[in-house]
Amino acid sequence: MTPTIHDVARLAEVSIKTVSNVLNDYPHIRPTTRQRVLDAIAALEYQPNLSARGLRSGRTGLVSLIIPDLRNAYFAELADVVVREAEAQGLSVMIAQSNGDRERELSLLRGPRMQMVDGILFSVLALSAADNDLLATIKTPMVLLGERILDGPKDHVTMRNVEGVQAATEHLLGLGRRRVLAFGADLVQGAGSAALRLEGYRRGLAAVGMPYDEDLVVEVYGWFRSTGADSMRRFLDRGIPFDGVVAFNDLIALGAMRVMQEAGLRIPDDVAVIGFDDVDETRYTLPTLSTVDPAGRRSPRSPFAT
Amino acid sequence: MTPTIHDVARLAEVSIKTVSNVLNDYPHIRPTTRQRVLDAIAALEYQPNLSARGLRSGRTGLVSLIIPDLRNAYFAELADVVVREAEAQGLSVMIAQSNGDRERELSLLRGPRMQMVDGILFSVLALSAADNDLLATIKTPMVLLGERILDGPKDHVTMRNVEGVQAATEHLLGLGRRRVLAFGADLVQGAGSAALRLEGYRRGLAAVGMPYDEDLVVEVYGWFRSTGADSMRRFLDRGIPFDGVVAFNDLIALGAMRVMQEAGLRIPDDVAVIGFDDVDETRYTLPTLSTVDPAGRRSPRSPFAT
DNA sequence: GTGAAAGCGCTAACAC
DNA sequence: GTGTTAGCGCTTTCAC
Repeated sequence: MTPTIHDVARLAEVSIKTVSNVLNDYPHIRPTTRQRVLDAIAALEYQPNLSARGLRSGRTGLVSLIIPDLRNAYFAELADVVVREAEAQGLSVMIAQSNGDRERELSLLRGPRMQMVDGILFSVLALSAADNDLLATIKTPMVLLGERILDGPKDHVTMRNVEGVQAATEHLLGLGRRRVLAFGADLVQGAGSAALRLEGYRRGLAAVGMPYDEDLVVEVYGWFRSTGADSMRRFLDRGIPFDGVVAFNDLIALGAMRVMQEAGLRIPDDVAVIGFDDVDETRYTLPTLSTVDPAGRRSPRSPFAT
Repeated sequence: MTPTIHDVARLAEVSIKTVSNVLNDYPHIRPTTRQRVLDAIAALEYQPNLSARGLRSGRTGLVSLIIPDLRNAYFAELADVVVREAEAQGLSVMIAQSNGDRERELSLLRGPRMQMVDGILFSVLALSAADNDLLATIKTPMVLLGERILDGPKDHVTMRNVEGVQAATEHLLGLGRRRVLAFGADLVQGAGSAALRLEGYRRGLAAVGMPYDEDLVVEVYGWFRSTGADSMRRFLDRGIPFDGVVAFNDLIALGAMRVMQEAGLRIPDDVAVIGFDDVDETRYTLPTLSTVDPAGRRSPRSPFAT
């Protein structure tokens, strides 16, 4: 059998309380006693039973991260950061995928697993402010990620959506582009990232006195490479002239770039493109995709290539 | 307080044993009794305490996935599949990152967290067959992923490395290419994926009677976009002519493609490129990167584009 | 078919 | 400064 604190206590000739004290480094222990315990722990290769500890203390050292989908580079990079940081704090991360599905988001939140973690990081995609009452119900500490719910009963972390896209828009306009697409709008969705980024686009236009033209607002439902490609394909069919693209995330920018290039458009000569999120991949496409790092995580990008 | 089985038992006017029986759907329960219990559970919104269950039963319903790094699309997609499948089985996945670091791989394996999970999926990067003794030590059920350790004390899952790269090599040779690079060799590493894939390359050459030329074997240490780009940059400096690239994974292929394109090489006209892993991104680069799906997961790719 | 009771391994009052 | 003891909420023999 795997050893327990009782075995350690017996070998060290102390009580289990003392062993527990050592494990939880309670300050007032005689150094020699502590050492005896430490030796016994080492000799037995004792490891605490985390289930028991969790049951007794109520804390499990587990954190849950709920994201739509790890295939999406944005969320994979988010998960990477969360795991890295959690591990540095001695926590472990459980990852659950919602697929952006409302029912799944709900069932994950309500499931017994969420009741066993010390905290939840929830990247909301389907739930909305209409579900605030339900969110208020959940007792486990929770932080919301993203912009779907900004006025909810929980703390949330968001990014400078408006400012980021505004800067991107102004950048393209500053390069002399006159017909710049807002690529990634989602008029159905109402609030959320798409709306905020569209607002950034509008402000960018306004900042240089450029009129807002609905023809240049392209909707993309679901922000993946594939949906970006599809939307651009449909937009090109409409034959509306344009010379710049402010994409509301990197993946749809990459999908769109691919379609434009296939259609014979030269980037950045014919069309300047800028993305959003600063996903790794943008550094290795041809041409490099300029992108906005809304978190200011890394050193400045190489000079704009679009 | 959150309700326990005792509360449920009291409300349903049964003993806790009966509640437990219902929860674990023990067959021999009178339907009316079961219904009373179910009603009480619903009324109280009872949820089982998973820490207690874990302590008592020894099974936690948690599985641990150890991978080098979620930023790497290959591992992100692997994690996606694992999480998806685990959730379908009612399990949750803890993800830990090793960064391919030996010490970290060791400490993760030996840490108390691994003792609380029902199983470990370990994508080995740094440990090797020399560590077999240590692996044998670990009691938690474990499956090794990848090719670092093939003869170890644990089951392992691998893919058709040799066959996949051989097919890729033959494909390029079949297109009439005569100087095809083996891109991604790692002569230092000894065994592992790189060696297997190099073997596939050799067999591909042999299959069509083409001699093996060491000049065409390009080493890439660490399979990322950046290392692929670096290695290709150095190789181009050497001025050795070539007209095809069999890359040992998609990321280094993408990094290399970018460098070749910058250098003015046209793909596929001047150089045909094929990757390995079938990462999503390969569908959206320009040109599309042909790649080998060693697992045969998806429907056939669109016709070779390189 | 259901109940009583023990105990998984740990933490934390509470004594001394 | 250390020991005793009582549970945390559950599963599971063993009776009945």
